[in-house]
Amino acid sequence: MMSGPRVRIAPSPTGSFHVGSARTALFNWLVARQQGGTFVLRIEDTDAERGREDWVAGITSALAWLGLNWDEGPFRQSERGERYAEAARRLVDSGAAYWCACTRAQVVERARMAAAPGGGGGAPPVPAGGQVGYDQHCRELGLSPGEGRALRFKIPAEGTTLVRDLVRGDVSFENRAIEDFVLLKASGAPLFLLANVVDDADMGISHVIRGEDHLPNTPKYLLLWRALGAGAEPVFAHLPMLVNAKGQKLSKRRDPVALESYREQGYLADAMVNYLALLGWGPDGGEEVLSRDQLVSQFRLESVKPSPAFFDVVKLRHFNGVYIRAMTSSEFVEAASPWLAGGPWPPERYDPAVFESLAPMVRDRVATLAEVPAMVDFVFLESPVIDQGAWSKVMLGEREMALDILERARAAYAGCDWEAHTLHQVTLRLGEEAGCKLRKAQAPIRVAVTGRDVGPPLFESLVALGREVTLSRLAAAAIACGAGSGGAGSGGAGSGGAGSGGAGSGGAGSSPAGGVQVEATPAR
RNA sequence: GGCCCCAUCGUCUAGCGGCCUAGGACAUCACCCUCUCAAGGUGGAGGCACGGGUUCGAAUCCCGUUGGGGCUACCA
Repeated sequence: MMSGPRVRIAPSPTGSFHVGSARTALFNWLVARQQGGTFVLRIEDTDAERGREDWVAGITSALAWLGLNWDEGPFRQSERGERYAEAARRLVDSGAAYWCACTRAQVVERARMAAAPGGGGGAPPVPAGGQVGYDQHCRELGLSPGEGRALRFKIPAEGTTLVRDLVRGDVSFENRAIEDFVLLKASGAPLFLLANVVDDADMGISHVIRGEDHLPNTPKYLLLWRALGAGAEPVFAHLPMLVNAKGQKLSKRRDPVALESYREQGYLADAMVNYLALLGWGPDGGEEVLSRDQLVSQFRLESVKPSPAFFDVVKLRHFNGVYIRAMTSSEFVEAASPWLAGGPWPPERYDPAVFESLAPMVRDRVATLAEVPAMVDFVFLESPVIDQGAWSKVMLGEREMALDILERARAAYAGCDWEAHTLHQVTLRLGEEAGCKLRKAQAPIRVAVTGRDVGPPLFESLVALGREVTLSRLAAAAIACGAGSGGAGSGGAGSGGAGSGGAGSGGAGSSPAGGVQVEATPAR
């Protein structure tokens, strides 16, 4: 009875979930979903020293966030010690493994002696320049198990081991270049390969889809698999590494690889999944923006490219913007709510209804959810955060004009209908009277009211803000501008907030791209 | 050092012997649209690492060179 492929993601809980692991998980998941297979989650926590419980939770929550649901597991290697011990016994009994009493120091020392001028020929399997492989010292000693003795796998002295890989084709390895690796530590604890192979065999894994860094392990995997008599061998697919701008494998130490941090920066799971799918694989048609269903139906393991792929946050960001813009207004409001809850304004000043009125316009202007607060902070802060660059350019660069516009706006806005279309018309007219186009006329008003020269459409913003606050901010800006100094700091540019009496702490907001802001509130 | 992998615009890729004066996407530049910023539209610049073969014909096949990367633990 044939059933679909059985694949797995087998992360080790030694740190936050890595984007590379996410990509591997995704490719496995796609294969499973596409062919009615089974996606197994296995936690490789054999190393008690390093494993941490939080990291396990991090793995499951990351997969859940991405929507890569698993069908079986999570299995824990730490709970399967019996299986590894049993496999080890069989290997000893069949002569496929032997006990070794060598310490690392002894192995290194012997290698040094052998390398020395006088130390003649008998070349160990992996002679060495810098790195030292095991010299098979205990291989034929017939040692019995005991204190300080590790169990090693006996690699065949002759022949080659062929790895058939869906991505790379056939790759062959000379057996004599493979060292007798350790299966069981002296403590009795199983090591990666033993646990990995035993589990894959026990769990009936049919396709081993993992990072290319595992390719050199594969001949050992195969030899072990055969020694265990595990049956039909799995098919391999070694995915290209995800690299940084310098072409190096993404590393926890030097690169931003924590999936969680992308989530916190306001990247969407769907966008991440879509982008990740494009690393090492390309869709048939030209269209790169693909839904999960489309990815599932179009993905082909056979067409994965073998060369490394640069994890480009800039392109990820573009995809994120596409996915954000594709949301309905209410979806956007919901998705943005965590970022709004943590906005730079006092919680009591936040009004969801006001945000909703601006939501569609904000949604079309951000590429990540983390950019949302800076788009609307002016409405919820008592006084706007003044962007110095914008202030100098608009208010100081053309002071006469700015003061004129501000004055005219105060007068015109005092009596007109407080509605976007009307404000648009009124501002257009006031600009004409001042001798400038709307483009020019809206600038000082925008900076006076929002503190910035970028943001949602002005007139809708004014409506959201309300007439009173708008008028007082225009007045305050006129004073600050007339006083001649920069908007912030001196002059009381931010005496705005007519509404609430309490001088809320208008905490410093997150910065929009390219501008130094100064908190406009005179005192805290 | 040894073993292994990789090589098309800056980046991700399409291309699997002639359809290629190499296509798309991101980024970039210009213009258009426009109340700012985005988004959108139009256009531009930009690539087959190098050298040998094989072939009537090579980005595509083979070999070499160079360059990059991975592994080389009683980590995973």
